[in-house]
Amino acid sequence: MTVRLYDSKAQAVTDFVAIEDGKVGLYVCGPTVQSSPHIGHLRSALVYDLWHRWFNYRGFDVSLVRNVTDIDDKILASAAGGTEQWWALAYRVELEFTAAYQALGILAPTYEPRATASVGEMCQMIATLIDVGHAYPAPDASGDVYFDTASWPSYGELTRQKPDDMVAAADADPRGKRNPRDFALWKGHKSDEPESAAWASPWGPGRPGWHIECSAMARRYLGPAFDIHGGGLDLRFPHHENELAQSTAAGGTFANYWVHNGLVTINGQKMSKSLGNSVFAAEFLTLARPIVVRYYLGSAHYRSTIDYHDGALIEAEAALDRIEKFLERVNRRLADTPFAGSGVHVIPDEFADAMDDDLAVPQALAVLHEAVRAGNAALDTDDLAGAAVIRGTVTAMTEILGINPLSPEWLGVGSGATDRALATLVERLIDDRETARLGRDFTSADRIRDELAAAGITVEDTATGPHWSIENEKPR
RNA sequence: GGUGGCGUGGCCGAGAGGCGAGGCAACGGCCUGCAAAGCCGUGUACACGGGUUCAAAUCCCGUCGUCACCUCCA
Repeated sequence: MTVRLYDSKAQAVTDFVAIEDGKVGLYVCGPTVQSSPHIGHLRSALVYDLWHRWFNYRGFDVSLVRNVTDIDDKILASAAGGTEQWWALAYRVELEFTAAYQALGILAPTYEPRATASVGEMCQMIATLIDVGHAYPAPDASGDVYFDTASWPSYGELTRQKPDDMVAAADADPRGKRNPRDFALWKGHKSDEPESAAWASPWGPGRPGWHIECSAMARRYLGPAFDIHGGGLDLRFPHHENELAQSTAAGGTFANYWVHNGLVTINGQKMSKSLGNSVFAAEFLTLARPIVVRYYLGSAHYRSTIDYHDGALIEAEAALDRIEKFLERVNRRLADTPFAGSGVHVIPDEFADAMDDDLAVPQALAVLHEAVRAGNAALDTDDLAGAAVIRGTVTAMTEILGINPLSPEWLGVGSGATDRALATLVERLIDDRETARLGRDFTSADRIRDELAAAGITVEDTATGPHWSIENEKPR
C-alpha cells in the first residue's frame, strides 16, 4: 500500500517516501489573483484536493500549502487606469476563487499564504543568493536584482533543457541582466507604479519577482526540504525551473517530488484571453450542479488534458445519476429492515490500488460503477444483506472522491414547511393515480403521471410501491 | 531549433506483451397495464508502415497527424 506518483522531474512513476514518517508536505502554486477563476483553476485545485484526501486516507498528516499571489505585474496592470486599488482588486478576485473552491467541495488547504505577507522572507532569500554568488543587483539604477543562471550549472534540470538551446524571448529586455535567461528576484520600484506596491529592501524600494514568492513561501511553511511541489503543467517552465534553481542555490533540497496537473482546453484550444474562449468558474457552475462539475473535472486522470466540449456535463450528470439513484434506491429499500443502518464504509482493494497508482481516478471510478451495478443486481434479487455491504463500499468510495451525492454538503437546505406542503400534494395525486390504476383506468393514471412530469416530478412504480422524486436540474 | 505530450469503438475515457476497464449513446431481452429505473445481452476499437515475439493497442525502427512549453498563464 505504497502511494506511487509520477515525478515529473524524474519523468517516472515512483514510490512516495515521506521525509518524515506519516507526514506529507505539499506545496501547490495557487493563482495570481488578477482576474476571475476559470475552469482550469478549478481543475488544478481539485487535483490537489484529491491528493490531499488520498494521503489523508492513507494515514498521512498532510500539510497542504496553496499560496495566493497577490502582488505581481499582472495585478498592477489590471488595476492600472481604474479606480480600484491593486490590493482591493486582488482581494476581490481572491474571494471569487474561494467561493468557487467552496462550491466544488475543495477542502481548505492547511495554509493559504498571501505573497505580500512574506516579503521579508523573500528579501532574506535574495540576500542569501547574493551572498553565495548566485544573484546580483543590476548595475543600472533600476534597483532590480537578478538570479545569475550561468552561475548555476544545473539550471534547466527540471525540464531537461539546455539554456543554449532555448529560443530567446522575442521581447527580451536585457536591462541590467548579465544573461538574457536571468530572471528578476526583485523589481525596483518604478515611478508609474503606486507607492503601495513598493516594499523597503537592501536594494531600494521595490517588489518581489514572481518566482521568489513561491520559493519563500514554500520554505517558510514547509522548510528548505519538503515532499511534493505541485502546479499546472504550464508552470514547469520558467516558474518551477526558476523556483528550483533559486531555492537550491539558497541552500536546501527543496521538493523531493514534482507533480504537474494537465490543463483544460476548450474544443481543442487552450483557453486564452486573446481567443476569448475562457470558461469562467462562476459561469460553469451555473451549467450544472456543483457536484456534477466536480465529477466532470475530477473523472479524468489528473495528468491528462481535459478538452471541454458541449454535452460533456450531460454525460457527467448521467454517470453521477447512476450512483445517486443507487444510493437512494438502496436506502429506500433497506429502510425499516434489519439492514437499515448497516454497512461498514470500506474501500475495496481494487479502488485503493488504483488510487495508490498515481491517483488513477478513472480506474477507481470503474470500481465504483461496478459496485453500483452489483448493488442494483443485489436489490433486484432481494439480497438485502449484500446490498447493505455494497452501499457501504459505494459510500466510502464516493466520500474519498468528494462526490457522495447524499453527503450534507451537496444537499440543498430546502424549507421543511415547503417540502411538507409539496409532499402532501404530490402524494395526494399519486393516491389518485393508484386508485385509477387499480380500476384499470390507465388513461387517468397516465394523465396524472404526465402532469407531474410536466412539473418536474418523476413517478416510478417500484416493487415496493410508487416512488416520486424531483428531477435534477439538467446540465447545459 | 530545443524539451515534453498525445493519436483507443458513435462519444468520453482507462490500460500498457496473452483473458475487450468503466461511463454516455444505440440496439435486443427480462421486468411493467404502459413507462421509468434496474438487470441481462449485443461492439471483434487501439493513426499508418515495417520489425521483434508462440503472442503486440502495449516493445523496437520509421512515417504521418496533432498539442503544449521554451514570454504571463492552473
